[in-house]
Amino acid sequence: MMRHSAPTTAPPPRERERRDPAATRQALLHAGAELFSERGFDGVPIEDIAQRAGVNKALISYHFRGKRGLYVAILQSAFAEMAARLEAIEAKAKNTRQALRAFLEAFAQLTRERPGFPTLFLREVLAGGIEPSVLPSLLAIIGVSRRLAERGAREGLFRRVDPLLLHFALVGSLVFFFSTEPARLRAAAQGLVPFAMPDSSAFVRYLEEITLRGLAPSGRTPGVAHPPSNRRKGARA
Amino acid sequence: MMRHSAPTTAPPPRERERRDPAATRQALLHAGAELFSERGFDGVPIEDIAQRAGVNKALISYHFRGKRGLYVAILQSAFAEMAARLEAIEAKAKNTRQALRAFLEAFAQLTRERPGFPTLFLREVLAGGIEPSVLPSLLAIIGVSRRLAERGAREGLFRRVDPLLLHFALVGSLVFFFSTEPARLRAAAQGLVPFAMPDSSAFVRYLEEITLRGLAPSGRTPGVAHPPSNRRKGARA
DNA sequence: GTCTATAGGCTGATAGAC
DNA sequence: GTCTATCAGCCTATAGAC
Repeated sequence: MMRHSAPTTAPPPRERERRDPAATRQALLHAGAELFSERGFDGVPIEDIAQRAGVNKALISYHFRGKRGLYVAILQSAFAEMAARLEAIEAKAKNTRQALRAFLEAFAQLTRERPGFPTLFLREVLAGGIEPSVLPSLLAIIGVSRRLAERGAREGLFRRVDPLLLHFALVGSLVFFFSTEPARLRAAAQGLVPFAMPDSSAFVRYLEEITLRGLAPSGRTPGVAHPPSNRRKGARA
Repeated sequence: MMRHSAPTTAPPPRERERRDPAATRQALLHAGAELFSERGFDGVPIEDIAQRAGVNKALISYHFRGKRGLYVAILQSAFAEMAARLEAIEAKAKNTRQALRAFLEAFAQLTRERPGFPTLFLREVLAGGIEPSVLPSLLAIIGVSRRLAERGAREGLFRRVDPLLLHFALVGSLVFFFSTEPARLRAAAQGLVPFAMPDSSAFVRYLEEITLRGLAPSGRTPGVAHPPSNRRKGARA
């Protein structure tokens, strides 16, 4: 997609199609994201990335100044995209309940589009030394869930809690669930597991429900029904 | 600890103290657990492990048939210990509320004793191809939290939910929280983060509370007070 | 059981042709 | 911008002395 430098005459005679430099970069970013998320930074030889991207491995050094540079570029784009999506959701949601639901579903959605992201995310936080260049995005993501908690308290949907607790509980279980999903599916497919694994939409619904009920102001048990339930301040204990 | 082959005469003249083979194995397991959890399997040269353990790197091959063998041995012991603890808790708890609290605190406790375990756990699940030899322990751990959900429903503390959803929500956020704690503390110490990070006991309490409230049978809002609250079967909706 | 020395494989980077 | 060829460094494993 998006090739703009095709020569006016015949298509290039090489066996593999000629591409934009931009397309090359893009292919490397994409292939790298997949492989790094599967095997971690140290587990991936640069040659494998080049091969999956369909380009020569020397191009990694040319375009990204080496393996580490490619990795950082991938991280930055992943974190930035996640932060941007969540912030967009926050701005669009009319109330906390909607914001919570959209927040949860954004994770599921992003996972569908880029299966490697949650794992990439997790691996990086695990590594301990967080890449300085992704810190702004990371703080932005934390900011969204913090404000979710604060907004919920303001609107009377939640009682007051440390917003960071909400953040870690939500994001932690989301990231864990989605980044381990491939392993679960594989294990289930091989018949290694003696029970049915929950699917992602059930999990998202569960998190939503438990958050709404778990954080409801005392004495109020909120309906979690999907119809836009008449919203009033709720009875007291 | 536990050295049984000390010679009858003078202590050995070597510069470093002579040790049991068992002590050597133990030192390697311990050093390996720390390093693998910090940097992942591929990120750790065998020499670093030997050095931290204070033994020669060739001993890794001798005792564990190579790097991979050491890694698997570490995984097995970590998973087995976790499973054993959780099962012990389950057997000892008098009711679901106690079991839940003990379950959560076991994670915090184990983290204090062996800081690398949650990360090791997470890295392994992330890798996708779960080591067959740890599968039994993994299933045992899942079994404990499954039965926690079932027991809670039986005792009227929880409403019915898919036990696996409870499992993933609890274990996911626990493992995430604890395995990222070192990174968080480091970031906070460097002043990179503009807010106070929650400590682990607050997080554990939050999870307990949100689970109790979130799963309470409809119409019942359980007190989460710590005094051993008079326990009756609980009112219905 | 432990250590030293070394072999052999693989990896990331780059010089230089195209 | 892209590719080929090459190289130096590191890493695991092991043979053999102690």
